[in-house]
Amino acid sequence: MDTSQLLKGVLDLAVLAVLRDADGYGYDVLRRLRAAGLEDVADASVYGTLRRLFQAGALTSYVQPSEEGPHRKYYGLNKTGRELLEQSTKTWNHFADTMSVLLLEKEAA
Amino acid sequence: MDTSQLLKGVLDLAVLAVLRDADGYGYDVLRRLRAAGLEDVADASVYGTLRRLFQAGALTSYVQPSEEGPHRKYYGLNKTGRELLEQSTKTWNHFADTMSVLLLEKEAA
DNA sequence: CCGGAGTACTCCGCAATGTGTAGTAGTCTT
DNA sequence: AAGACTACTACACATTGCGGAGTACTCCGG
Repeated sequence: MDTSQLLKGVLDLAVLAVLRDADGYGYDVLRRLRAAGLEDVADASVYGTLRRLFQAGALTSYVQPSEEGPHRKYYGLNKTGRELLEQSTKTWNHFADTMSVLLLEKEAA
Repeated sequence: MDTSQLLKGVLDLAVLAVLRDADGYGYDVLRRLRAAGLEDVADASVYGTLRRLFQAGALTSYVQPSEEGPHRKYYGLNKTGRELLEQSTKTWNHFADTMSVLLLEKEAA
């Protein structure tokens, strides 16, 4: 199965969710997503999503040097981002519920 | 909100689910999906998905004339289609669960 | 009898977005 | 010095849902 198509439109949401509790940089966000169960996410997708969300005004961004490698570009949620997360979560939940019902309708009384 | 991106990769599954209990033709599948809650699905998407699934060998197809309008192209699940439905349902459920957890992790103890 | 609505399908080009690959660059280990 | 891990960027590509135009059939109202 190809999960990559399932991610369409949901990766934004996943990234926002992962940044909810603490700021993070791309490579770290990638690890958090994989740890959460999205093991097939590609790194380019995460970096791209972060850039898109930043450009959409949902994220703040600041660069910090690291002693264990190259510099890190941190991202964090701002007000817009939190609102987007909240709204998208609702949309997703509604959508997922709809699909659940559709997949269950096996035995119509 | 734009639900169109959420449908990516899931419309296949939704169409298969709708055809599970009874064969159907494009226009009818569209109505069933909308009735199930997927109100924003566009007709071209459904026709396209049906063609794709048919070409992938998951559907049977036969044309039937209608007395209330143009002919209808019926589609039905074959063995491959049922297997695909089953497998895709599992993939979807797993994915949806993963997202649920991700969206809930608000209060880490 | 003609126009419009509803039914039913096809084709085409577009837009969004996740992916693979390549490239740059820093740190650390062997 | 070579290689692994970290960290990010850029580009071209594939998939797939959507909008719009076009075809065609049936039925109804004026």
